Amino acid sequence: MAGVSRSTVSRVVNDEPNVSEETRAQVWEVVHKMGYHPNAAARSLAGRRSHILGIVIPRTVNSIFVDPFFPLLLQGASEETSRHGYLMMMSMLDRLAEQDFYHRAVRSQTMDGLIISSTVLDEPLIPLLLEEQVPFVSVGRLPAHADVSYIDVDNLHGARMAVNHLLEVGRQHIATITGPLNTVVGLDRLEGYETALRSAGKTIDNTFIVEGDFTEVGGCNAMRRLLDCKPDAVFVASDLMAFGALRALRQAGLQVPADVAIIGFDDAQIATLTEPQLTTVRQPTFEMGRAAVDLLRCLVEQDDSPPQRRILSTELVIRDSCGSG
Amino acid sequence: MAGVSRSTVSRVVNDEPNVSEETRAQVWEVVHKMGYHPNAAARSLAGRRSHILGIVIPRTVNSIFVDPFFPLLLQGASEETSRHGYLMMMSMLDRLAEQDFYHRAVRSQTMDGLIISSTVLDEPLIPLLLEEQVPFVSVGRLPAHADVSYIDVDNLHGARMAVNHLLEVGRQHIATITGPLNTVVGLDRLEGYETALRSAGKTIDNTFIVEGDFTEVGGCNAMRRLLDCKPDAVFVASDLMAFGALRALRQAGLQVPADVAIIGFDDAQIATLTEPQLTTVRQPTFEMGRAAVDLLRCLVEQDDSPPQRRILSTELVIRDSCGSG
DNA sequence: CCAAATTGTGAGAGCGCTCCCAACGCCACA
DNA sequence: TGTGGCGTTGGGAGCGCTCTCACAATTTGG
Repeated sequence: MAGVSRSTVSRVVNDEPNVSEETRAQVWEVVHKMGYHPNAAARSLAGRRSHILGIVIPRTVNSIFVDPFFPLLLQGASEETSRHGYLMMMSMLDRLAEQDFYHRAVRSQTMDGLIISSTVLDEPLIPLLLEEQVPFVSVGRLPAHADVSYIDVDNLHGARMAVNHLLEVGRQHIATITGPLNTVVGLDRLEGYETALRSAGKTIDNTFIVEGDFTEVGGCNAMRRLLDCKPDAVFVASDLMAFGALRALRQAGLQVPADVAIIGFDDAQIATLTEPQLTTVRQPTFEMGRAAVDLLRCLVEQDDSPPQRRILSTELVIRDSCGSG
Repeated sequence: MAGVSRSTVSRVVNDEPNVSEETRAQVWEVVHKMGYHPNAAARSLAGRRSHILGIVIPRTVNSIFVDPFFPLLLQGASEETSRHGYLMMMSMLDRLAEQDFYHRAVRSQTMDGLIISSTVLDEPLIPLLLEEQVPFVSVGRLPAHADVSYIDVDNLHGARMAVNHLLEVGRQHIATITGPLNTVVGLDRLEGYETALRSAGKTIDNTFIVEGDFTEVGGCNAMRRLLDCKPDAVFVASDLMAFGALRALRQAGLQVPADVAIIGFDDAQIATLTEPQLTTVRQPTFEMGRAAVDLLRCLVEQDDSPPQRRILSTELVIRDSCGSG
């Protein structure tokens, strides 16, 4: 109201049409000169949009963060978020804090939408969000719920590529260290392993399948248990576990890839720091974060938008841990 | 206004005094039954408090997150934040996004306060925040600015302990791989190294000091450069760099700790995954996150609160990479 | 050349809370 | 019985925006 008019300023600041270039420029000038900046709370209140997106990182046990997956996802999400004028709210929740968070953050409409990156099959937050009609997208598909937007990578295909590669370099006894089998991603990669073996006319031997937990120590322990079966190759469902498996093999006096070929999943930075460097399946973690934000923005900005899904592809990265056949 | 009264509800929901137990209970009952939840935006607007704290993570180059420092800090901060009814907004900024973020998030009063975890000496955000009187605390001391609240660990003492340990196990030619020397933490740890050597009556040899960048690759390269000087011990300013240094030594055919003793800093998870396991200086990263939130809450909740500082202590963790003298 | 359509602008009513102040009992004291 | 104090409650005025609408200014078409 100071420089020129009043609700016109709103139009200018929000880049709305129906303002003459002249007034527009004039308003901008005054705005800059006065150092004016719109108050976010008032904006949210009047416009029923906070321009804040939330991302929920599961925090089971301690330090999920040793695995670089979530940091990278966060980074991708964060970048895309701020590119589009949104802000990102993060919450790392344990089960206890979940209810509390849900009420404080979601029902109070602090956020316009949510990214859920819990990969657990029965994430308790999902039914609540569905019921409350809160826009959200899941990182990782949710077989239990149709009509949920999600992004995912093609875990099945990736795992199949990995096992096929092992077969191509002439390995016969291929074991696997899986992710936690209460997660979709763990299950999918296992299924890819089994599919590849069956397609090659092999039978599945359950003693060749050991469940891991996506940690280094878990991978190491799983590998130790596999040692009895004397596999000549192991498909490990994450690079961090592969790192652990490598440790177990070294301690057992076995050579990689001479005695045992190892293939990982993720193409995390750690894959290049092992000796030998890890052959692995690359998943575009950073892009997953961006894609999740993209889908969420659709949901938030047009409220009749149907659930969407986006599957990113995986890619075989050949290094030194599988030999060359 | 529905069940019983009206602005009394505000008092009840906000746990204010001067409400009889009777009405209080009655209001709560109605609130729960109706599934009422206060709107955050309206609250922020009327109460000029958003109950959102921001944390700024520097995002130089790609993937700062390979180092588990920030994830852990984030975790600590996140936990303390939600314990006190706040929400946490995260932003990973590159230099370009900084100005933009500053305007959108800070000046619009989306957040009550900020945690800055940039360790760079001349962080450009600081003067802006100071001028605007935005409450903030820094993770890592800020020698250029008095009157700024910060939390830090005793890097000087930690580094001295590390070098003293090396001296105690009988090492004579102690080199160091430093952090980036445009960061306070890099400088402080270097100063600790120098102080310890001087106290032991040794002279500082500049060829024994190589600057690293807190990455694995940086540590590896720095170690290679040190090889010419034939040190029998290296104080490495972070565990991740120590991991790299170990790789360089292995490739050079040197034994740890027989030929060269290595001591790290952080006590990150990776310190237990190397061979030999890393002797290191533990810093309580998670607690730093919590402490930062604590200080920030003081600043935010009582506006006359003077700047405070909190120094957390470090601790020597002896494993296998230094031998036993 | 006047009515109708098309722009640009301003006024006003909320958005859903918190805060301040006035009003209401009720007890205690004079 | 009168008056001051205290604990409790309700009313009202904003917080700083956006949105809808109506009105003025300008252009268009028959």
